[in-house]
Amino acid sequence: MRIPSSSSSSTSKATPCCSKVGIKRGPWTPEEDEILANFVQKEGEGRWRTLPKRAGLQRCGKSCRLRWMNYLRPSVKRGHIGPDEEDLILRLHRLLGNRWSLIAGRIPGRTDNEIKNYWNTHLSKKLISQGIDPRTHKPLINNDSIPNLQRRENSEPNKKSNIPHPISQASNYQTDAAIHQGSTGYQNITEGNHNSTGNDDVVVMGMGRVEVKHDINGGQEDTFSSFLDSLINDSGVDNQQLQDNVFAFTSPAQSFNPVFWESELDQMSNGYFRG
DNA sequence: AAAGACCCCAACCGCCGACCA
DNA sequence: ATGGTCGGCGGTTGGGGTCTT
Repeated sequence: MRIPSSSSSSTSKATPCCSKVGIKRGPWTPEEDEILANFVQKEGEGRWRTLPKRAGLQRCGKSCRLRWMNYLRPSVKRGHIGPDEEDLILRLHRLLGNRWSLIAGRIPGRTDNEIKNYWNTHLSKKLISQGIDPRTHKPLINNDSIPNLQRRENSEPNKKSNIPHPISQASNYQTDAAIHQGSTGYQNITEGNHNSTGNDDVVVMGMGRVEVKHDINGGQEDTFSSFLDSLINDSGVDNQQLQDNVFAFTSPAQSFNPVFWESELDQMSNGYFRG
């Protein structure tokens, strides 16, 4: 938890909405939660910047959005992450890297923040204990790296990882583009365009970002969702074989071969949610 | 029982792309 | 074409709880 402080946010780098004097920070009170929940349920999500004023909250819009998305939303599932969910997170992370939002989009009721926290506090350590590098899902070679990964204090603070996920390393943009190109049914998804044929609104962003905006009413899976379902099903694929192929992407972008994904997909069967 | 070490996770930060005037 | 605003993302922090010595 952060220290509720108005002065600490008054840096030149602070985002405007959070640097205003009089904006409350830190943990939310039950009263604030109630105000926010009632307001969003009544008025709907969106217009976060102006929401605090309209709702009568002394918070910045970002803080309101985060609180709603990660805690107050009725669809948020609280509590222990089960073995099935854990396995799914591992599979998705192996394929997608630290794309927590995308991973969360495939796990009903879980938020990106929750999955990110769970990964950092549980799964990464679990993989390390199994001799697997949690960043690459590749077997750890140098034992010296183990203690450095186990303790946050031993890693360089305030620095982003220099070792990207192997898939991302091949260039995020090319990866996503290749994913779409390399699977039937995705040729209609182009960068910057929305595919709204299903109830999920799939948006392929620039810089390789892929966002899946869910229809809270649920419904038919769109093609991208189906594609992800097939990706996370590797029951017909040897894990080591998959890893070996994924790690073939560690060389520059031109080594990324979308044909690989097609062949892998062909081998994948028995959808996770279907089974 | 006390103190220090360690862990968890809610919340914040900085950045990015989309959108709009 | 440009600049401002907004929503959303991943990375990071640090207070408080728990564990260990």
